[in-house]
Amino acid sequence: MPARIAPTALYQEVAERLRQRIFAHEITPGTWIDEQKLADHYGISRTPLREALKVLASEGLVELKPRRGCYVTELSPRDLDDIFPLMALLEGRATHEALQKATDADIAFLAEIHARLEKCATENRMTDFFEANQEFHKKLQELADNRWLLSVIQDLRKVLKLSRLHSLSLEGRLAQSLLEHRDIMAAIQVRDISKAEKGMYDHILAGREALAKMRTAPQPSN
Amino acid sequence: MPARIAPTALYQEVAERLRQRIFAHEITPGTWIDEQKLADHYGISRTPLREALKVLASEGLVELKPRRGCYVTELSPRDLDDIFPLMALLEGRATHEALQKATDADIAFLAEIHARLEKCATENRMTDFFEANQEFHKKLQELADNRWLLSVIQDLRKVLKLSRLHSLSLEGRLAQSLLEHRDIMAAIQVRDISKAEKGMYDHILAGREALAKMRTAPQPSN
DNA sequence: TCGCATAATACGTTATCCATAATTATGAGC
DNA sequence: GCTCATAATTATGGATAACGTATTATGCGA
Repeated sequence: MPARIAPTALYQEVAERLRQRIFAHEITPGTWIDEQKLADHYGISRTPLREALKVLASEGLVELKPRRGCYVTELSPRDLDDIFPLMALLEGRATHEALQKATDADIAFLAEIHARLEKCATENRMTDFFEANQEFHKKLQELADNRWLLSVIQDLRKVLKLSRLHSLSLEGRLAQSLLEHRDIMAAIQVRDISKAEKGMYDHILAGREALAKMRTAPQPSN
Repeated sequence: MPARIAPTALYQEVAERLRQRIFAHEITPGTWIDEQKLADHYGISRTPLREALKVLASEGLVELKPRRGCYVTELSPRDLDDIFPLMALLEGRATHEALQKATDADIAFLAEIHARLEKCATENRMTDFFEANQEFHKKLQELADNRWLLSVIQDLRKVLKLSRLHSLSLEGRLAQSLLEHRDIMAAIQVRDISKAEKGMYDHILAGREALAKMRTAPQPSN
């Protein structure tokens, strides 16, 4: 008895599970997805699975090659170079729109999250820092209250998760990341929109550069 | 005997046909899509149709309400206000990246298209102007050579097509649009990236404003 | 070893059926 | 006559089996 609260369709649930497996690199980029086998594995028929794959395909997580099946998307360094500036632009814009609409209470709430960020950094609690960081960005996007902007950002964020390096990139630059966040938060507090926007833009781009630097040392796959 | 070169899947073809029908407002926003009826109409089974609908849903052209069926997306003025600045940002960025990568030959080719634009404007040939305009934007995006940026722009462009006013917006401001294009082209010719980017940004936003103004007069639906 | 015919595999699609949820119609009770 | 609960209807979401066909793998002969 699943006793689901949310009666989401099966294909959506399967899509979500696949997403998680792809993000966790349980299914590595480039690998072929056997429809029948996967359907059997989940104990479902091919129909909802195929629908789920179409959803993932439009998110860019997998690629559907006609008559040749479904493959998990592989991100090249080139793709990262293409995506990061785009993300920087979009997250910058989200910050812009968020600050336009934010009440003082909203800003206070952001400050709260930022305080947690500071605390986690001091205590060197990586996981919590990571989480608070995500929450900060998420809250900003929520304040921007632009569903189109939001969906674009979220889609690209999903794609970035294909790169296993991504989540690691923060670790090496926790201190630096904190400084950048501090700048952004300061700009937000004085409601300097363009400064906050630029701060976010630079913050995201810095993430890309950190990632580029570590590409020589920890080579994950062959 | 279709003798297709590209053996696109049926669900893709159906998706494309539906797109065209939605763009042409043959199926108006808000209307419910009867799966069985549509499948019968195209002489296909429900399976590929449902897959097609999932693709359209992730493009934002239709909305899938769980257990309640599929509805063509309705754009509110609010949505337009959300999307246009985003498009402006993205097309601006595309112009930026295009100009970074463009050879002199590429710029010459853009100039050619622009010349056609000028000519069509002088002769007041609306349809051709419209087409050349599209080609100009398309060429820029192609030069940007960033598949992620491209796909985001194209998706949003599709969504904008839901608004029947959109294509009309050019008509009323053909002269103004030409002037803006002239500015952009000039910046491109001297390779002034930031000026070209800003020119494109303003150009798109001007489209939104023109559209807002005409909303009082030609009210299409109730 | 290479080229080509054959077999195997799996995708894309059809058709049919079913359970469930949403909608509408119906009818009892006040 | 109106409200509310129940029943009938309808459509979605999913399962299953089957089939044509394009792709890939295999094997045979030259």
